[in-house]
This record gives sequence, structure tokens and C-alpha cells, in this order.
Amino acid sequence: MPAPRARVTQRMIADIAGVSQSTVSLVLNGKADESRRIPAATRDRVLDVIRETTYVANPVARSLAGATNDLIGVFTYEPAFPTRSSDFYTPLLTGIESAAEQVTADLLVFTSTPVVDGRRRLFHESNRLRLADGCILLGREMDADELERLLATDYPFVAIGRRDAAHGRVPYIGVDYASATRELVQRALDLGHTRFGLLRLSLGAESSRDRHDGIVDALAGAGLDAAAALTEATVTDHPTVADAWEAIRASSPTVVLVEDPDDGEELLDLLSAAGVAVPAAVSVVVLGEHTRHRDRGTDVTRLSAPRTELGARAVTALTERIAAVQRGEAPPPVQELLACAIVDGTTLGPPSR
Amino acid sequence: MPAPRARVTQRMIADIAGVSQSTVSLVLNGKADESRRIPAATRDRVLDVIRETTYVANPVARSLAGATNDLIGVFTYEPAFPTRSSDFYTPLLTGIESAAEQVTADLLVFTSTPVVDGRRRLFHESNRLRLADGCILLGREMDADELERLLATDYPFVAIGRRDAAHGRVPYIGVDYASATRELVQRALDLGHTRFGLLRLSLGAESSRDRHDGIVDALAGAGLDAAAALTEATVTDHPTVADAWEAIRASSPTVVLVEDPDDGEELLDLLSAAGVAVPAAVSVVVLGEHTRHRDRGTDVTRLSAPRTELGARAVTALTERIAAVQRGEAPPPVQELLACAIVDGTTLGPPSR
DNA sequence: CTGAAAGCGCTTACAG
DNA sequence: CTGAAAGCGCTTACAG
Repeated sequence: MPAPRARVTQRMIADIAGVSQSTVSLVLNGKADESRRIPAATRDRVLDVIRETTYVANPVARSLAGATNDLIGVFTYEPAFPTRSSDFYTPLLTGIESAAEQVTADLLVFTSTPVVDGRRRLFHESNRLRLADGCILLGREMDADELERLLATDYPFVAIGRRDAAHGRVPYIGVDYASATRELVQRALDLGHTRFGLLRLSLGAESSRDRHDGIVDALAGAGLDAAAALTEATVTDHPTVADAWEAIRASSPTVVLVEDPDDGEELLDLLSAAGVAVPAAVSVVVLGEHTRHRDRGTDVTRLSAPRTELGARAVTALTERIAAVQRGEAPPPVQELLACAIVDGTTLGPPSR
Repeated sequence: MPAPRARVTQRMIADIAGVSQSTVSLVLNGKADESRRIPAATRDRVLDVIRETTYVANPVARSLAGATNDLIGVFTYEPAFPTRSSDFYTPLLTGIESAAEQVTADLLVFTSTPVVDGRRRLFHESNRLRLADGCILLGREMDADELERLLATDYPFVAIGRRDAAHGRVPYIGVDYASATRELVQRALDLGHTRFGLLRLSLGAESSRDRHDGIVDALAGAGLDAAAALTEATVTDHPTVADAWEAIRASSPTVVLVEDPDDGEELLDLLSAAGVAVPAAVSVVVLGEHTRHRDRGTDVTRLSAPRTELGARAVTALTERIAAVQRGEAPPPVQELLACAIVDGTTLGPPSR
């Protein structure tokens, strides 16, 4: 059994080529041409040896010596791949992956962080964020304290999704749910709806509040009082979607807005089973979208966030911040909202009667 | 604007705690307790300072100094997330992610590698494999030369999927497609089928050959000559699935085996459109599975590989190999095939007439 | 034009 | 019991 071959180093290349180790480094980093310091003959000789030995620089050493390590961190508060959330994360990761490829960076997915209460903690005993040049944060809700603490650092990061925390100083690329929701509600208003139901997720997330703001805005614009025109039920307060639906049903809404796509499907199934025609008896509008491939026949009227674009834009924004920090500058503020599309479906119609 | 805070280092911790930098390192790595070299009082003082300063060791420096960095590389020959392949890769990544979490490792997804002709190259100018302690290789087909070259290295890796290359020395965790396919064909034989059609993928991949072997085995076991009983068409040789189907149709098979799930769906659509009843007129069996959520009503008789388990097992196998190399030992050979399930569907029935 | 040297932040023998 | 020192493999001023 042959002894494991020692790794090739610049020193070995230098010895073979008959130059100094620094010359090898210079050639390797293209500084040879730039400064025209090294004659083409020497350079070519070194390059030949590099090719013969199939040498590649140890990225760890390069990184320690001060070069960036071209590693983009991805931190997900919830496990990224497991089936339930994969529908949600996959398009984001698609965008992140292709943008990372563009900037020739590798992706570091932080999976080592222990999961506590179903969520990962950003800061913990052996925080490894620094392994990457910067980091993209994914998750519906993020811990305000952790964001604050991260901000106190010079570590470059970008959150995906609008963030209020830390006095509005969190860099993010988000989705303009408020505008899209407002427009969607406006359509319902235009059709004649006046009694709205809302099945919402937990109140904490910014995306939830943005949607809510959009609804209230639209109602106010139509001269309606939200307190009277809108009946809400938070899904987490009820054991099942059926219970949440019962809770708002008493106000006999003519259109129900559902924040979570899964809840939306469940409600549609429920109504269908109960013989309630959609949209003839009641309209259903979903304020989000999963990437399932046409699970059901029903073409739901819904919001569709540009998730792939979101991921890609987060990478470029992060790259800019990393470069700024590298130059010793303060990273530029980044707070962008991408436009959210409305998908015209068949579940929104004029109110009954 | 405050100047970006310099990174905290062990030297700073040492200065504050009034000890040497090596003592900090010793405490940090738990060697303090092990060897009982450092008194509890000193250790606690150091730990206090570490907590106060929220210090974390620079993993790049640790790595260069010889410690493992608990980074598991993931190299995909095709982009991992983009929609078309996401159905295929997602369950694998799910398994990899959760197993990585178990062994508290982070995942390094190699996206920086340039994609040439739709595939990534493992070896190229700035190969960064060494950033990770070891690497999992994903892809339907892998370059034999690259595998050979990687094997010549002491770099730990595990391929997902059986590999013939490099004289059978490639470590892998694969799927026993041969056995499962044999069993599936046996079922068809038991039902009375004697004329088989096969829509296969490119011939290069081991998984394709294993399936083919399984078919031939089963036929031989039933005393049938494959040359007569089996008519094949390679999908890539034909412009469309319809053309491939035309090519084998002449032999009037009573059952068609389709390797690719997408092709299988296309064939079913095609037959349905042509008014050919399945399985009354012809049976269709698919030798694989995608993770779409019940796209269509038809419950296809098919093979279902344990992809999540496959990913998880690859991680543990890789971890073992990394540990062995770390100890200076030759990594143990790993070549495992996981059992593949058969999903009983409604598209396999007795032959017509 | 090129080499010797410092330094990145660690780990780990090796001396006291 | 603890520190000074070498070394991991690079990059990059700094001298010749």
C-alpha cells in the first residue's frame, strides 16, 4: 500500500521550476503579467510545472493569508431541505446557486448548528459563520437579538425577507407583499366584496404584517373600516384550519384571504367537502404560493413571489457588501423589495347575492 | 461611524486573561481537562473571557493548523437546485443535510466550478475540494478519469450511485437497481408477459446497465432469450419519446419498461391520447421515480429508490473515511447497495389476449 | 527582475 | 503547570 502522497505545495513547484516560492505565488495570481515583473519565460516554466503536477493552491492557506475565500454562507432557521419546507426553499436555493456560480463562489450551508425548538440558533458555542466571507439568512422569522448582535459585528450578511428588527438597520432583500396584497384586495373590492375574512399565520413575521397592512390600506382606500369589514383568525390559535374557518365564518365573509398556501388548499378541500361552491358562494384568495406542480385541479387566485430572483439578488447584494468590507469601507445599506406577482385564478369572483 | 472592530483572536483572549495564547488554545480544545494540565481556575478564567468577547476560533486557521474543519463537501455534476433536477436531488440533499447535522458538520456545496457542456468539472484551475474534509459526489454519470485521479489522492470521498470506474475501486453508496428490476420483470413474467419493450436512457450510466442486467437476468431465468423477448430503444437516439416508442412498437410488446420517470409520464400521456388502454392493451412499468406530488391520477407501477437514506448513508460513510485518513490509516473500502422498493401501481396487468 | 521574510490565526510537540 | 516556538501553505510588502 503506497504511503499517501504528500500534498503538492508551492515550495515543491518552486524547487522543480528552479524559482522561489514567492515567484510561484506571483505567477499563480496573475501578478506576473500585471506588473510585468516576471519574464514570460519564467512564468511559462512555472505554469508548465503547475500543469504537470496538477497543483492547485490550498484554499485554506490562501484564505488565511488574506485572500477572500469565496464562500457564501447560507443559514436557514428551519432545516432547508426536508420535504415540508423544500417547496419553499428550493426556488430560493436555485437562485442562490446560480448567482453563486456567476460570482464563482461556493456555498456553505450551516447545518452544524444545533436545532432547538425546531429552529437553528445563529449564535452558539462554536459559531462558524466566519468560515464564509458573508452569509445569507433564510427563515420566516428571525430572532431580533441575534440580528442586533450580528449587526454589531463587521460580518457581512443579507437577510431574505423584509426585517424590522434592530431599528431598521438590517440589510435585506424582500418581497413587496404589502403592495401586492393591496392590489389583490382592491380587485375584490372592485368586484363588490365588503366582508373579508383572513386566515393568518403567526403575527410575528414581517411578511405577515405587510400583508395585513396591504389589506387594511385597501379597505381604508375604499372607505371601509377594517374593524368592521375584516374578520381575522390566526391559524396557530386554532387546532385546525377547520376551527379557524369556523371562527370567522360567523361574520359571513364573501371572500376569504388565506396567508399560507397549505392552509389555503385545506380550506378549499374543506369547502368542497361541505358543498360550498367557490367562488360562487365564497371567494378564496391565497397570499402566497408553494412550488408544487399543479397538485389539484383548482387554479387558485394567489400571490406569487419571485423567489428565484430573490435568492439571486441576495447573493449579488451580499457580494457587494463583502467587497466593501474587504476594502475597509462600511458596507452600503441594502433594503430592497422585489415586486410580487398576482396569479389570476378561478377562486375569486363577485360576491354571492 | 465606528471603525470596523478587529477580529478577536486567541492572542487577545490570552492578554485579557493573563495567560499565553497556547493556554487559550488548550482550554478551547478541551485538552485542559483531558490532561489535567491546566488548573480549573485558569481554565474558567479563560472561558469567562471567551464568553464575554463572544470569541470563536477562526476555522480557516484551525484547518490550516491541521484540525479537521467539519466540512462535508457536496459536488454535483449537474446543478443541484434548478427545477428540472430538483425533484431528483432534493431527497438526497434532505438525507445529507440531516446526517450532516447529526455529525455536526456543515455542508460545502461546490458551485464555483465552471459548468462546461452542462456538467461541472471536478478538476480545474482552482479546485477547491480541499476546503472540505471530504466530499460526496452526485450525478448520474461521472467522468472515469476524474474518479481515477481523485482516487490517486488521499482525499476522502464517496460517490452516490454504483461506479465501475477505476477498476472497481471507487467508494460508493448505491441502489440495487439490478435486483429490484429483476423482481419487477419477474412479476411481469408471472403474469404471462413474453414480449418486453424497453425505453432506456443513455447506455453509459451504471444505473442504466444494472437495470438492463436485471431485465436480462429475469428473462434468462424464465428460459427466454433476451435478443428475442426484449426490444430496446435508447431515448437519446430518438428526437422524442414518441419516436422511441414507435421504434419498439413494431415488435408489439405487451409490457413496456421505461427507465426515466419523465419519459414514463410522456408515454402514458401518449398512449392515453392514442386511446391505448393501460394496462389492458399494454402494461407500462417505470424503473425509477421522481418526487412530484401525485402529478397525475395514474398510479404507476414503478421502482422507488431510498434517496433520503442514500444521502444519509453517504455522509456517515464519508465521515468514517475522513476519520481513518485523519488517523493516518487507509480508508476502508465502501461499496454498498441499498435495497430499492417496488411500488405496486395500476399500470401492470396481465397481457392482452 | 527575483528572493528572503513577515504574517494570517491557529495546533501541538517541546522545553522549562 | 505554562510559555516560547515551530509549522500549516499561502500572500504581499520589502529588500536587494
